[in-house]
Amino acid sequence: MTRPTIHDVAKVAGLSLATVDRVLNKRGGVANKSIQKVADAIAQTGYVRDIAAANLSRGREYRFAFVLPDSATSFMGLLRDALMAESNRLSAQKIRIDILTTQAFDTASLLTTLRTLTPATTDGIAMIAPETPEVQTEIARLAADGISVVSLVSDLPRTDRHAYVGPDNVAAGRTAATFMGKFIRADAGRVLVIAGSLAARDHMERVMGFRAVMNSRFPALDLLPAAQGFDDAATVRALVRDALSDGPLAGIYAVGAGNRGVLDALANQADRPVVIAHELTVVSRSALQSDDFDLVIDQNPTAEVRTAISIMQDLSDAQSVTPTQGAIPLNIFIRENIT
Amino acid sequence: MTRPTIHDVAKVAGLSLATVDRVLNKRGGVANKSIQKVADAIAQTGYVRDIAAANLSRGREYRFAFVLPDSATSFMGLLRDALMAESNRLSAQKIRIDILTTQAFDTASLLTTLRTLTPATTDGIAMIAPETPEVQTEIARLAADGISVVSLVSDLPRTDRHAYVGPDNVAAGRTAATFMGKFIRADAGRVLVIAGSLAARDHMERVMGFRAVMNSRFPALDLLPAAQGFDDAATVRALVRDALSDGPLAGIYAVGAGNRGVLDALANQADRPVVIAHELTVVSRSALQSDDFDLVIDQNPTAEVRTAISIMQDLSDAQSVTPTQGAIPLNIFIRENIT
DNA sequence: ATCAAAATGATTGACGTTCCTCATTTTTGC
DNA sequence: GCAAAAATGAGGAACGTCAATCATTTTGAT
Repeated sequence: MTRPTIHDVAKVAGLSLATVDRVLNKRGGVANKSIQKVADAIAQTGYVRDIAAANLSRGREYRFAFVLPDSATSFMGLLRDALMAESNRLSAQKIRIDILTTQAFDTASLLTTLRTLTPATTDGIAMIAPETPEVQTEIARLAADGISVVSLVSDLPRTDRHAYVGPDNVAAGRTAATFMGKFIRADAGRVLVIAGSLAARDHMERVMGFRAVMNSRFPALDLLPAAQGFDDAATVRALVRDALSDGPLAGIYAVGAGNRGVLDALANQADRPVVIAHELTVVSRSALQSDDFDLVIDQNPTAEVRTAISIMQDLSDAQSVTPTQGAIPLNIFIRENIT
Repeated sequence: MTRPTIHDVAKVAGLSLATVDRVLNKRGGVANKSIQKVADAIAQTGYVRDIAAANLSRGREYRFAFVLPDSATSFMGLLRDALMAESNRLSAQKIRIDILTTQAFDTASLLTTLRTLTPATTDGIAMIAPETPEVQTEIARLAADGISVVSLVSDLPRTDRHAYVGPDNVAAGRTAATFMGKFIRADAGRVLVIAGSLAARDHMERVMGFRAVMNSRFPALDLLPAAQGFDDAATVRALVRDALSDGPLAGIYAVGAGNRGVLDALANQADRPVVIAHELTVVSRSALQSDDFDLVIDQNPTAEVRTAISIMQDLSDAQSVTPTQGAIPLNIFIRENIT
């Protein structure tokens, strides 16, 4: 009736506790047939390792670092908040989190930070970064040193990173396009797309997905070339005003940050375009509520943080990690379902 | 550098381990000033109880029951699957789950099941049930016996249940209505709403939310009186065919199960209505993919199961539970973001 | 058959907490 | 100031696992 322990496994396997332990913790020096016996005994008894006891005994601590750009965007703020909020729960699980801040859009600063990380102080890192060659080599170094590397929000597929935690950004763009096409009631019209930076992989992917669906399913709409707002409200405002000066807009897809700029540019417009933005922040939430935005596609920062940590933990325990584990769902918000 | 333990707390407080333990576990027989000393010492050292060690020592097991209707709907199947999938993770945490099945739409069967539950075998239950007076009194009995009671999917606000885990169903209806109104391109048209049963609180709430938004924001659309499909595909099919015989439909909101019926009734229709359904199941997923449904509002069964369990755990540990803890987000799926 | 190497056994202390018991000290009421 | 009650101290076993050490047995090569 009670849960089987290693003692039971040892008994069933007809081996000593020591040998079972050697197998379980891969200490080596065990005959193959004994390994098999243990495997059979585990299957037979239904033994599951008591993680609480194991961790207690190990006294192990996980030390993870999050490397985030020092961007003023609220999304980064939310990520940081989520990280803080988790910290209590985490300390109870002996997980220590360092938040390392780098200057946004500055690869040199990022590299300096990454170079400080060694296996002596860090078991794993989660990072938001662009995919430059220098970053690539530094990630290779980290991975070679045995540090688990997880890319966050924006993937780095051409590096040695072990996993990606974030949304499918192409799907996000496609989703945005579908709603855009269905929400626009006119038969024709111009649609403006504003990315933060097209050098950022996540933004680029969203733009690609958006364009693909717009072209194939809503060819009557006129998709303007993607502009770059550098996550800055003033720049974004200027871009929207500029586009408006050429005539009315049927839709705006705000891929990156700087949503306040969209709001400002559209203030007092009679027949505002359909607006679809990313990330549920203070600004976008209130814009939904006031009916200034139509829809927001969000990636839940808390989910992102939790997933990243649990994946880093799995990696540190040398457990296998499947790519789908890091997938963060796209949450779609309109005025009626804001949480 | 290392985490403080009760030993450290005892040292700082100038008390023995035994006394600190008495305070921590409320065993009584401790002078007030000592309690204060311990509190101060905890604050000073930043002590956090090591739950792993505590549970290990206690050898405590949580025994929870899920009471689910024996409905053939895929959503119940998904819930059950989620429960099974969690079972490994759970057994490692010494959480034991019983799944108790009751006959759908049969209060007597439900009551028989509930009456078998005693504190001797069960620490908490999560249930999907209608809010009848008998159920009400039985829940009162369970709560009085010290069993934690959580309502799942459909709330039971007028009972002694300790928490509700599930989506905001009124918001779900409002959300459905918003998309319905925006997706329908015609200026007028008839909209059919099919609930499973209007006696089920969740369905009722969705219908209410839907109606409210349709009336206020899309008054040009003609909302037909809500029909009951009893979660049965054949019944649903008949209802849709019936409505179609009176003329074309602009939209269908399928509140409950039986989506295959909608699909069947619409097969080979030239200009199909906008279809919005609930729960991402095999049927609705493929209907999205084949462009037969426009949008699906989902409540993630895995999230629901996990939340319910963690809330029952908190309740068992006599921790306070805030109502928002049980909120399950509404996930919105279209063809482009199916996971 | 011999010897080294490989495999296994036996045992122990530790991790941080809970839950006991029994002894000792302090406080309280009169 | 005394007895009774209350509070505290001291200590130990247990939970299931890990991580050692040292002793013993089995295996394989020659």
